[in-house]
Amino acid sequence: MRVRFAPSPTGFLHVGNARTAIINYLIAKKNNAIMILRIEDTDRERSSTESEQSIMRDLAWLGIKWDEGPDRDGGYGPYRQSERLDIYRTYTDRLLSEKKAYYCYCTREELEEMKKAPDQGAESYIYSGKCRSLTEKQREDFEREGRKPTVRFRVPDNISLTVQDGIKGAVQFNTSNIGGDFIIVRSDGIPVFNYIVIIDDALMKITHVIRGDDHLSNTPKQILVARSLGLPEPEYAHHTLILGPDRAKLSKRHGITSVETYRSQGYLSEALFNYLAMLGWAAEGGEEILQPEQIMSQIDLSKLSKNSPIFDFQKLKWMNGIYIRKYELDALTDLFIPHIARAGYAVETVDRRHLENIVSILRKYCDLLSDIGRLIGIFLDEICTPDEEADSILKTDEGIQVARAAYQFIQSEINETNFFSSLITRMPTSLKGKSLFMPLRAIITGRQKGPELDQALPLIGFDRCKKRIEYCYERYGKGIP
RNA sequence: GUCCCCGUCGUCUAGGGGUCUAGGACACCGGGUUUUCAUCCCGGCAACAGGGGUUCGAAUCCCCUCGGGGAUGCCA
Repeated sequence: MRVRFAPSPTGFLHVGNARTAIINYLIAKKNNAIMILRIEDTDRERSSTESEQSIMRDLAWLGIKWDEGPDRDGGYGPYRQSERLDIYRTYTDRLLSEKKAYYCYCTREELEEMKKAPDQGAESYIYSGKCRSLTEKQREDFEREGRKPTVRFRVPDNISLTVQDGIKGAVQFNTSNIGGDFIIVRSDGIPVFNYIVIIDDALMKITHVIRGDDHLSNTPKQILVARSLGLPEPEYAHHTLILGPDRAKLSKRHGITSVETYRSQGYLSEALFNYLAMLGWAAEGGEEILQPEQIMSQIDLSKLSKNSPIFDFQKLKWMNGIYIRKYELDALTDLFIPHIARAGYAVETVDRRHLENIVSILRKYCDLLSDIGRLIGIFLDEICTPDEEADSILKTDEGIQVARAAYQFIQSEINETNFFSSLITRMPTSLKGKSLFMPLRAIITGRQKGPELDQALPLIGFDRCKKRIEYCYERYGKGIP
């Protein structure tokens, strides 16, 4: 068994494509098969090597490993369509000489005109077949005019075709309504996707084509090409496309669609992989969080839902939080580091052990790695300027009282080794419970919400606590006696 | 328009003629733990698109309607 993921390098890796890649990868691994990465870059205008590289990087980040591809020769290369033009040419010559394809000299403008013809509903236009049987003379005349022809595939009339689809089941088509003779080679000599995809699949010995169902209606065209060339037909499985909340194909306006952005926003590859891999079906026991191996053992093309899922950003976020909480601490700390740095902290100067302790507390508050940026100040800032909530509590009588008590206390009676337990248990004030704790929290952390004080205090350290207490004393505790 | 695919809680889904007063998860709401918040635990709300068949019996099978998506490119 050989499968392939065949992106066109016209931009970043979209989560929808990532899902296709993941499904291919999982099915391949499950069956001990070969997975091929093929770059479909025949759209010269839009393809770029940067895009190709970013797609490969994103796939690797997701943990998808391909066995053959532009960077890994497996004997079936080249793996970029732009490097296979000679191969396609021989097939085109054959189709042409066998009259299964023909040159079409209609210009784009003429085609546009034909579409406007009154008897054609604009949307129901089918190429008339005008150039189907040009005489040698007519051809020469067009050539003399300097027209560059396209090559069209001659679609036979009224033949019914059944695609045996691994997800959709048997899907029937009739050649009379697949849109007429389609172009297989552009006027600049570059062949188009619908034509060469089947050649590559055959030459690369692809046995199973697993792709989005936006390709389903193209499949009969590809099968027609295969048959006229005597090429083998792979088995097909067309999965549904991911939709946005408005049920339109997922796009940028719905939210983040690029894998790269998910990464930079602090999503873990494991979580994105898990979410995307489980979209469209469910594990037998209903589990949601699964290792790739577990998904692999349970996933099956026939289990994939036939209706299109709506991308649930909230659920992905929830899943990411789950992964952050269960991740191995050492590795998680590494993942957090760039996000801490990005928030403006000299994280490299922080003692590793200390950092891990901080992470082990803050991870509970993070759904995204980037969430740590607005929390870690509690531990690393010298002063935590009270936010609005903290400010209002510190302005109350209780707040003022606590600020004073803490100030007196830290000036004399406590030191670095006992401060955290003392601060909590032996504060010289009659206040207790919430009325003691909330102001104290506000003084130390500058906010009313956050980690448990008895855990946070030792990590914040005596010096910082002292500074923060002094700061709040100056700001709230002084003044009116 | 035409062709193709698809309709179970708001969302992802389980279910494949009786075991369905339709199960799980996210979200939401309530409660517990946490002297805060988050985490964690417990509970609740919430769906078979509509209409016809078939059948003793339909969420499950068939048809129609409606709704959604895709294709219809010298894009992939």
